[in-house]
Amino acid sequence: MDHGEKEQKSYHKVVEYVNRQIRDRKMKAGDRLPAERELAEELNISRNSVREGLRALEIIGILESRQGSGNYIAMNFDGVMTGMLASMYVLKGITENQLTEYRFAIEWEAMHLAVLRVDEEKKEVIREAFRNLQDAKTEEERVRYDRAIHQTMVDASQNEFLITSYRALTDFMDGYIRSMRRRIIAGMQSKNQLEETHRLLVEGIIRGDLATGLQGIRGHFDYIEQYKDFHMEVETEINRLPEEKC
Amino acid sequence: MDHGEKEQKSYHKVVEYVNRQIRDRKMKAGDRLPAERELAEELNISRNSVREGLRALEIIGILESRQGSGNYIAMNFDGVMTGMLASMYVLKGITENQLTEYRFAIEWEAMHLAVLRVDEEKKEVIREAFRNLQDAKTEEERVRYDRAIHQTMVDASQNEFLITSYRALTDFMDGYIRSMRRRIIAGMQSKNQLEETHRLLVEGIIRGDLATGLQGIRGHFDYIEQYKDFHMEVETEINRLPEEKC
DNA sequence: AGAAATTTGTTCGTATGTATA
DNA sequence: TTATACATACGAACAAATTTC
Repeated sequence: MDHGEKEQKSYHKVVEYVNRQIRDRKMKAGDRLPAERELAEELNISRNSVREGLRALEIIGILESRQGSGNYIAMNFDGVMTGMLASMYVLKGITENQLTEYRFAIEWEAMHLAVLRVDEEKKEVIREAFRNLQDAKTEEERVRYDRAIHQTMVDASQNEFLITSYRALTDFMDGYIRSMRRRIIAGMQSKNQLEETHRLLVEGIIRGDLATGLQGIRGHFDYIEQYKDFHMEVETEINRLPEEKC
Repeated sequence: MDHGEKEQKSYHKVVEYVNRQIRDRKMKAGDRLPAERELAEELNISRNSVREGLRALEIIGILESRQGSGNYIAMNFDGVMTGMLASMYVLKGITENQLTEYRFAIEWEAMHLAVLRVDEEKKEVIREAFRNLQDAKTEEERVRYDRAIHQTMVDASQNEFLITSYRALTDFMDGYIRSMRRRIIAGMQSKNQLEETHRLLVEGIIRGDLATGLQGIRGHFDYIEQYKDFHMEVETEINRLPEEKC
């Protein structure tokens, strides 16, 4: 029976200990934790229990274990997020449609922020990716530079949550359902259409023109099956708002 | 030396084993894993190593361990996401501004989907939350029903990624920076303003009117400092598009 | 209801590979 | 090179919770 008193499992003490150290700013990225034996003594648990807790923290990217050296605070969140998306995808029976909706949500907001915060360096990166996309000869290349453009745009938003979420999402898409991006790109009726879509997106970023950038994103997602019909319908409704004021 | 041959750590075998079982649909949520001793024998590692791997999987929400019973496939992703947001927040020095931007991205997209997919049950839930908000007397209550309205709206989107991300985000906000939601709500210049904002949001959902729903969301976020100024500026630019057609 | 079997939770001891001064 | 500190890994044992008979 559970009496309400928290009789936490031993390894939880480790997780809490580390989280507390981080939250209270006593440890930061790169810092080394006490040795496992010391932790075991301090927390009054066995070394094996300490290790179970440390292993969990390593998996979720907060820790990095180096044999012979020690356990260090780290920030490797991308992989975990990707893994979680993958598990959710299978276990919760999520559709590709939902992935696309999530991706759109991130890109839409990222574009708003990117036009305000993009710096010259990012502009050059995105310019070059676009040039490469134009010169791309194989589908393989097109996939790569398509991805680079979108990722750079999100990076330019300078919002760590958007960036990490987006990276995890695309990593998962490329890894688990690799066919998806291929199908999307192959679905473009011509190379020119793909370029036109990205031209708007890139121009929006470089000229700081939000409307053009959003047009590019909308165009890109309009090609994705099913979602296309839905979003066109939505946008007309949004745009009707100001008309009433005319 | 590392010879390039991957001499992975022992516990990785467990993580890979479980992930493979899930990916190949050999196991689904609720299923029980082989006993730890059996796994140890099958994977040719010690039980301690098996446990390290299992612990990691438990922490990231894929597993649930029950003493005396076994290890079961689970789907407890919310807590992990929350923890990761918390770690990112501290370790990457993320601002409240970025949290708000992320939250807005989710709500904005969720509203688009919610008006299309909301069912009668969710409508009733959101109606009642709104009534409770109107009758709320303490700030405590207002915080609770404010949260219920927004959460129900996101739930109505029926997108698991949006739902999980949003829940993690609000859990984190309430837990770590509890002052935030309070400040936002207290920032509303009057109770009426708070209600008017939510009235639009709720009406949009119930009547399936996207424009009204989006107005509600925009209104809500417009009160959040700094982001407010930015977003008003943005919206005028968006809304200028159709005007040109007039 | 109760006893036995099963399974996870936890600990200790020991041996080995690795990094560092 | 050597010595020390540290993580990695294994096996055995017992405790505690659950399931099974």
